[in-house]
Amino acid sequence: MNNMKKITEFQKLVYKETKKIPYGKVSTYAQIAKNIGNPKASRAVGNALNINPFAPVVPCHRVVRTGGKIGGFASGEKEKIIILKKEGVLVRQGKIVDFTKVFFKKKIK
DNA sequence: GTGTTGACCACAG
DNA sequence: GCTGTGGCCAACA
Repeated sequence: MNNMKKITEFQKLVYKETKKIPYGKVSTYAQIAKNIGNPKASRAVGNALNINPFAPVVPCHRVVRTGGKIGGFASGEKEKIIILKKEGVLVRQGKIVDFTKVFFKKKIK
């Protein structure tokens, strides 16, 4: 025990939102940023997911860039694509196929 | 406290 | 479609 997860409240929010992404769905950095109350903090969101101390508890691979592009991944975009494909999310040329269909949009408001 | 960096976003050309 | 520029936010040296 003694879970010394030295993380900030900001990261906690990011992970919390990220964990809400259901199987077979994806979200974006900007969307998560909005959900945590900082719509302009998309960068900080990516940073938080990068260090991701809760991996693979936190499905950071389900977070992509705006427009359906993969973005980045700690193990490489290729791995990310493979994982997404396993979850039923097809990726084509670094972009998600039917992005709007697999995009988990949280209810704002 | 300042400057740089980063898994970003939006706009202009 | 790509590149350059500006902007936002948090973490780190």
